[in-house]
Amino acid sequence: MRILLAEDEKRMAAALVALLKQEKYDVDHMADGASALAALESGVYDMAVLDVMMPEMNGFEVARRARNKGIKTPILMLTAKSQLDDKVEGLDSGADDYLTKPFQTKELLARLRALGRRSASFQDGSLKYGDLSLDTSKATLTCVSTGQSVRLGEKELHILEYMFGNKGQIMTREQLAVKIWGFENEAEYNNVEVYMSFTRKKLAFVGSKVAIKAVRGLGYELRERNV
Amino acid sequence: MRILLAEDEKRMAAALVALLKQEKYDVDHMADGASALAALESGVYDMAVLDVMMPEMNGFEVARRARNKGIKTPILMLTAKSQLDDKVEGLDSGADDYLTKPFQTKELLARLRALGRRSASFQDGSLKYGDLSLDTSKATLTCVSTGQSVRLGEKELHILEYMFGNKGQIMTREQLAVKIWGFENEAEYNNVEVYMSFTRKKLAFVGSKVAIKAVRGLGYELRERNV
DNA sequence: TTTCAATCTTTAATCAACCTTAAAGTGCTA
DNA sequence: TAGCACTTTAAGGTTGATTAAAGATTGAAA
Repeated sequence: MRILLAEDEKRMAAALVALLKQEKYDVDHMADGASALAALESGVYDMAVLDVMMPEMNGFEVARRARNKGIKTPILMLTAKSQLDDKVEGLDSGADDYLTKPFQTKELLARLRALGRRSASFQDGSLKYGDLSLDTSKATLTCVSTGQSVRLGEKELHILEYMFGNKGQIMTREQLAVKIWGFENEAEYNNVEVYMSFTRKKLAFVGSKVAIKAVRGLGYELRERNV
Repeated sequence: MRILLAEDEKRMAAALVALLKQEKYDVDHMADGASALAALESGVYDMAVLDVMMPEMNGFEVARRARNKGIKTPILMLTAKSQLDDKVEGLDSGADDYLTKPFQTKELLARLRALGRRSASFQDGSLKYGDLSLDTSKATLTCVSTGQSVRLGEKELHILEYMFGNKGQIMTREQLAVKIWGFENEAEYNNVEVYMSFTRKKLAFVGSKVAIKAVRGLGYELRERNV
C-alpha cells in the first residue's frame, strides 16, 4: 500500500513518515502542492494525505485539479483549521476524508485503513468470511466459533482465497479453473468439482457455518447457514 | 442516488429524511439494526447512514456483518459519542466515514457528497427497471420497494437480463429463443412461454410493480403497473 | 356470441450438471 | 527407494433444471 504524503512543515512530515512506515505503508513525501499534484498524476498511489496549507498550491487545489483529471486515488485532507466551511470545502474539492490538527495518530491510522480498504480487501494477511479465518501465509483455515483449524493444500487454499476475495459473487468454473490451473480445458472442469468436494470436507471438519453452494449452470458461492 | 437511513430516534429520523429528500436523494428509513442490515443486503443502496445506538443491533455490528458478506456500499456512521475509540471502532468496523452528533447539516451533506462520488465507481453490473434491480453476478432479483429478493435460475436470469437491456421494446419469441437457447425452432417456442410463466412468478414473489406482458402476435414487453 | 388460434400453466420424465469416491500419478524428502 | 502429501483421472451415483406434452384460458375476429 503506497501513500503519498504532502506536508511542508518538516517536523510534522518526519513524524508522519516514521509513523506510516512503522505501519508498513510505503510512503513518498512531497513538500509542496505542485510536486504533490505531479506525483498524484503518476497514478501509482493507493492513497494520498494532503496538508491544506502548502507553498505553490494548497491542498484543496491539488485535490480539485487531480479530480478534474480523473484521478480517483482516495485523498485524506489534513489541516490546522477547524472551521466548518473548510471542512465543507475540503470534502467538496474532492477529498474523501478530512482530519483536523492536532489529531491522535490512532484516529489517523483508522481513517487510513478505512480509505485503504477498498483497494485491498485484506488487512493482516488473513481473509475472513463468516466464522472463518484464512491465513494464507500458513495455508491454514480456522473456524473462529469452534477454534478448530486445518491445513489446506495449495489448490484448496487458492479456491478459498479467491472466493473470500470475491464475497457475495457467484464464481464460475471457468473463473476458478483459470485462476487456479491457468488454462481452459473442459476435461479439467471435473478438477474444480473434485476440489470443491475436498474443500467442503475441510469446511465441515472445522465445524464452520459457512458452506460452498453450487448454483446450477452458473458456478459456486459461499453461503452462511443461518443460525 | 438511493440512501438507507438507520436511526431509531423518531424526531432525528424525520428531520434527516426531510433534509435528504430536499437534497434530491431517495431515502429509505429503518428504525433498528436488524432491518437496516437486511435492507443493506439487498444491495440497492448507493450509500447508508447508520446511527450507532440502535435497538436489535448497533451500527458497528451492522457495518461489520455487511462487510463480511461482501457488501461494499459506502457507510457513514452517526453517533452521539465523540470518544476517540468509538471513532476508531467505527472506522475499523467497515464504515467509510464517521460523524459526531450534534453536527451541522452542511457538513453532513458535504460528507455524503464525498461518499457518493466514491460509490459511483463501486457500481457493479446491476441492471434496473422500475422498482427492480437485477444483480447478474449474484443471479438475484430484488424489488426496491419491498426489499424482497429471489434467486433466479440460469434461463430466468437471461430472460430478464435481455429484457432489461432492451427497455421499452417488444421482444419476439424468436429473439428470446435465439438469445437464450441459441436455436430457431418453432417447436421450442413453448419453452419460452414456460419460462415466462416461471419468471412472472418470481416477479410476483418479490412484489414488484413490473410485469411481463404478452403482446398478441408480437412477443413480450415489460410494463410497470401504475400505482 | 361463438369460434379458434394464441398464450398460459402444470406436471412427469428426462438428461445434463454436479457430487463423491477410489485408484493411479507425481514429486518431494528421508 | 520407500513413504508421504498432494493432484489428477475416471467412473458411477444423485439431483434438480429443462423439456415436452396436454389441458385450461384468453382475446380477437367473424
